[in-house]
Amino acid sequence: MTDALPAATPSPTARSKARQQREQQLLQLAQQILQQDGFAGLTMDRLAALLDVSKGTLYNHFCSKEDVLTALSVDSLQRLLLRFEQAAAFAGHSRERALALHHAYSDFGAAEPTLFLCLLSAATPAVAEKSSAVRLELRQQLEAALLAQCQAVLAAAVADGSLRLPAGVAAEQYACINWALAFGCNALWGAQRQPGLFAGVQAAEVHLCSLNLLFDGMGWLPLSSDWNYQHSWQQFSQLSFNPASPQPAAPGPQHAQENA
Amino acid sequence: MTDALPAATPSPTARSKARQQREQQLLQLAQQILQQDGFAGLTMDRLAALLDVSKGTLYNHFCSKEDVLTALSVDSLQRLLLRFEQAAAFAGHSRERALALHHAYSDFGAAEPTLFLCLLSAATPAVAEKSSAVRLELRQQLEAALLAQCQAVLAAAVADGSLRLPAGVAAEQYACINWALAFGCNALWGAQRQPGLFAGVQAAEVHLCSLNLLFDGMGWLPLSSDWNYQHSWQQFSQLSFNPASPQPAAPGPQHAQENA
DNA sequence: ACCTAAAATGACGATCCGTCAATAATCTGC
DNA sequence: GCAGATTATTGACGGATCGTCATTTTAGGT
Repeated sequence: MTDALPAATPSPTARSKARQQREQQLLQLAQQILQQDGFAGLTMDRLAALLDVSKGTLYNHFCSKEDVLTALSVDSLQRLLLRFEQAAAFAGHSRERALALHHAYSDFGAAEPTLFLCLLSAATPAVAEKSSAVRLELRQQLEAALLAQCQAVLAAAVADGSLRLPAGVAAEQYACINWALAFGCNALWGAQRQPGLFAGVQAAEVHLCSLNLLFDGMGWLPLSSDWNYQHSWQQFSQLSFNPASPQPAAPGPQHAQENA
Repeated sequence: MTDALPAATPSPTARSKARQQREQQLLQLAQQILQQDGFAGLTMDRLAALLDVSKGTLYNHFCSKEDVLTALSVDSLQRLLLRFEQAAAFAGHSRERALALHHAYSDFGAAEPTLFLCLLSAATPAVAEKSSAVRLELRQQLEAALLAQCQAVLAAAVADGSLRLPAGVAAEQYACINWALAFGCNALWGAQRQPGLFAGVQAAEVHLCSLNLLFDGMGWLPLSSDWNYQHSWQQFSQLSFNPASPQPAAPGPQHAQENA
């Protein structure tokens, strides 16, 4: 797909600031349309009209309609990263911090179902095929950053002796497993399928249960028989993400590597 | 969405037989288009032209373009169910049979990446929103049947004493956890994201590893320290699904694809 | 051989995407 | 301040595709 982002601006002039501000408005509005009228209700004309902007201006920000979805997914990942950073700083032992990461993910899916669906949709080839290369790369970088947070917790656990890796298994593999399980849980209990399948199965309950099983299988100390992780989980909910600073700085568009 | 399926025909007359046959042709062709030209290449006009059929006829089978995707996902689930039934009949202990189910899922994703992506896409609201209610219900029934297979294996394991459920935990919850992990693994290592994230991490390796951890965490005997599950996994690959009869219920003249 | 109900046709209206030449706004150097 | 240059904005337009419907064709029943 062609590139709609006109070269990452190195010096944040007033112009590019206004640009970013408008882009944030557009994304916020797009999200609003999505959760009001569903995916079918999101059209470029409507998005433009709602912000009193011409359609051509839209295409200065996004190279296609699908690019808007990818942009929303990037925005979601940025918010998720903030939550992850906060969760990784939880004052507790390593297994609790890992649990805190999972909680952050799960809580995000519950708090922002629309954005989580964007995350899913943006992984669909129909969307990725028509998104700008720069944005796709940005998404990948954010995913890598998130995964790095997971690996950091694992590495700390290995370092302090509460987790032992079997021979021939890297921390990266464990991180992948965690990611897959979390992704699966959130996708299956996301906003979608209100009635269907898995009805009568409490999401949070199963989520914590599955993590206890997995971590016990890893031999991650303290085992679930020796620690009340349900209590930890509830703690996370209480001191849950405080949305005081939704956009802490927005320090430039990550300087996205000058398109190739 | 309105209903495009004109009342389930109770008596399979020649007419309804021809109908189903044509529908199979359409689905097969749609799949072919998908894997050749991606999701963007699938248009109703093109699908109609490729089978020398008018567009109106298409809409006798599918109520929308998205309905075609849902139909493909239903077809995928039917194939998956066949694999599950075969896997559940594996001659081994219960934990091996559970592993066989996971292998069937994983192998299907690897063998039919296009169909697996359909499964993902059809779960997207943009698709579900515009699919026929009958087909959506059919999909849900198939999912329920698949989940029932998982629960059956779990129940058998509990019955023969190789698995003990903690107090207050139903077999259904364990089935959900399995499903979530399998879904996550397959989605993250599906056809998508060739380069990105998780590169350098072998899919099958991680998949088996994660299952060993999870099942060990469940205390499902024999533990991975007492049994060579890698060997079991390879066995599944060998006697893997034999595609001798792709459409078992295809009576009458073969009449396969006349058009090129 | 005729009648009737179901299926197929393909032209048509409508929607929406993405573009582009013309216009307006903003910045820069003097 | 001002003139020229650079960048952003506009909105009408072409093109593609979706889904419909009145009409025609086919096939089962007697």
